[in-house]
Amino acid sequence: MPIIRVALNVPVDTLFDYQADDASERDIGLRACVPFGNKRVTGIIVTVCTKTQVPVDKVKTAYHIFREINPLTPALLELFQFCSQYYHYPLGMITMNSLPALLRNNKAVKLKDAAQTRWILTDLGKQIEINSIPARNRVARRLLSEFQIASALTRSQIKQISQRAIQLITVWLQLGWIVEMAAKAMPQSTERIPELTTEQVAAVSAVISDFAQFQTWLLHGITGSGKTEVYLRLIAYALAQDKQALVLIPEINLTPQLVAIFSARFPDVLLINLHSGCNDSERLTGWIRAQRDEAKIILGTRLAVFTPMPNLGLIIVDEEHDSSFKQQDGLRYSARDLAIFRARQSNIPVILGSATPSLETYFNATTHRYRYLRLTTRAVQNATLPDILCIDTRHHKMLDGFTEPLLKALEKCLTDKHQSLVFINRRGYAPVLLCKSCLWTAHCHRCSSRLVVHLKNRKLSCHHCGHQENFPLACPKCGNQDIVPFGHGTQRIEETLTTHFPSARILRIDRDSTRRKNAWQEILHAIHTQQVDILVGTQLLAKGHDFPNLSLVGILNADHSLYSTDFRASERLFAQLMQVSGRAGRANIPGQVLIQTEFPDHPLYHALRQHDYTALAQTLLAERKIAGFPPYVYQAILRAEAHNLETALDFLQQAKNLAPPLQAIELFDPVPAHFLRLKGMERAHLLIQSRSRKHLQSFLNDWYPKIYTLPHRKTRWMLDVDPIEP
DNA sequence: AGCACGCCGACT
DNA sequence: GTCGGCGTGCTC
Repeated sequence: MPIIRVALNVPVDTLFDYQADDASERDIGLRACVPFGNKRVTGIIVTVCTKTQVPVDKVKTAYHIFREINPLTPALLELFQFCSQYYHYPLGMITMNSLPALLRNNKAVKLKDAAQTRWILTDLGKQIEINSIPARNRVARRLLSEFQIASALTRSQIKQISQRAIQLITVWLQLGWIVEMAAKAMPQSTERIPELTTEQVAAVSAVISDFAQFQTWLLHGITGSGKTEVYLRLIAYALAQDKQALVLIPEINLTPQLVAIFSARFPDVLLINLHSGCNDSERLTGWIRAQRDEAKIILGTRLAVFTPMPNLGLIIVDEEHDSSFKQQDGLRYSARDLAIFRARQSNIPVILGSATPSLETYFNATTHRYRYLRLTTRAVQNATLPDILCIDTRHHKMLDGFTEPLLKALEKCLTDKHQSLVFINRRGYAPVLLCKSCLWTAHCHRCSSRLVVHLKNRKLSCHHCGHQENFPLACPKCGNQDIVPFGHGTQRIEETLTTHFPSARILRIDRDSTRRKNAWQEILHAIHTQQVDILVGTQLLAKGHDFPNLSLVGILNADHSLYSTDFRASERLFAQLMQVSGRAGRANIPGQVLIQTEFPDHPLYHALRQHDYTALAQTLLAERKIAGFPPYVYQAILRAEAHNLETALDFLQQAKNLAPPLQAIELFDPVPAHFLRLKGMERAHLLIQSRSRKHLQSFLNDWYPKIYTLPHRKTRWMLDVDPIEP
């Protein structure tokens, strides 16, 4: 009598056994609908066997096995298995959460037609100018520009622009602007393929010469050195061998640009974009196309690392240092590390690309666990690296957050009709509301954070939990009415700049100004068409965008990360500043970066001025070696949260008492979290570390089940393996 | 996660 | 007397 063992979406790390008369080995990896408690749920069949340990009277019979889509491959199931035991998280939850939502239901899915219709511009359509469409007809304008960028568009791509855009297709077909693309007559890429620099050639050929086996490559290329072009060549090589390519990118607004670049280069290949904005059916369709090897390029954020790709030939992790590759709740996985696992499984190359590699990756590259590829020159002709200078704020008076040299430089930029960017990593008007007489400051009652002043809606707002409250009229502590915003945020900087440069067109870019749908697109358009003189923004601005007319970057107030308790803070600050600096002086304009700081002699700014990643990396690595921090040790953190700190600490202490004998393991004492309160919960940590990953894993394997037996009254707890946040 | 079972406080 | 609070434990 066949028994199926099913992974279900429940928070216990067990498989559930069911009788299934019609099951065979071939059903491993398929979905099964089964009775569970008094409900009906769907899971994935992990094993088919004849015996079960479960008492006979408990074993129920499965309702149904879904066979309409292909089973998950053993390799993918093995990835989930690895994830489960490495991150100590229930297999069923990993498996089910990796699937598109429509596959988690107790329903069969309907498949759409495999060959999807695509439309392209006709010769007539290519002559239409965007300005000939009335500006208020925004959907039509966007549709046309998408056609101009991507050449061929599918129904789902068009729907992403707007629900109304699809109606324009009928109209435009009649006007003869577009035609349905014949399945065979695929458009040839009309794009001029750029010449490669010597370094790019070297990188591409190194990877290609070793393409048939597993290898992790670090592609370390300064901003503007043309990493994307290297990716494109490697993808072309994979495609030529009829292989699939997986491209992982951070969670940012970069996707549209990348999709445009990729589909322009490979117009005859099906590219799937898995991002957070996808609806359920788009996600399902993309997933199935990848699984059937119809989609050849999968572009997506961290979750995409779980996409079934039977014919995978290449993985690229762009901006590999970006912390959004690590999930910070639930299954705390690192998509970058899992990408490497998948590459090893499939025996294929994986490329980690970055201008500022994470120290872990850099360390692995210099110790030859990864192969190291460098791009040290900018690919654009004549473009040079920007001059980076520090302005010592101990010697220059500050006026509303600005020193005089920075204001002068901004003014010069204005007269030269170049764009400039002012970078400050704080949104809102001011980060603090302060009582001048008793020094009271406004705090969030749910988090251990200060409330940020937002002047526009006259509210105080918590950037951690979203809580908002009205301005107090007087200090709640001493009754004094002299309470003032203190410090600078993007809104206040914008205000200051407006008074200083009344004629300048200033645009603020932060989470508040880009929240609206399509806001980001409109902002980029405004920047590219020279409708903006000065940009004010947070790190949102820093990443990956090309601003060809930008020649000055001013950085305000970055010092607080220099002496942070988080040992990763300076690594992150450096990456961020390198990225913002990289915005200056692309195309043919020389760039200048001015940093206002109290510590111009700090090694971080030294390295930055020299554009010398290696110098800083080596300094930081030396510090970490002495201090015994990663990458010289491997860490895990047991995290606990409860309504009060005592409960959380008490739980961790009990867990510590249960620890099995330590073998090459350091087990620290429970401590309150750096950011103690969050959303009304108080949190505490227990750090575990070891020089050996193996020892750490086997310790956790012994320890985890014991913690599980603890009465976790009123405490939520979780294990974070390879944490990146303290 | 849900959901049932179970054992103590304020109510028609 | 019971309605319901949420602590504990189970789901093949």
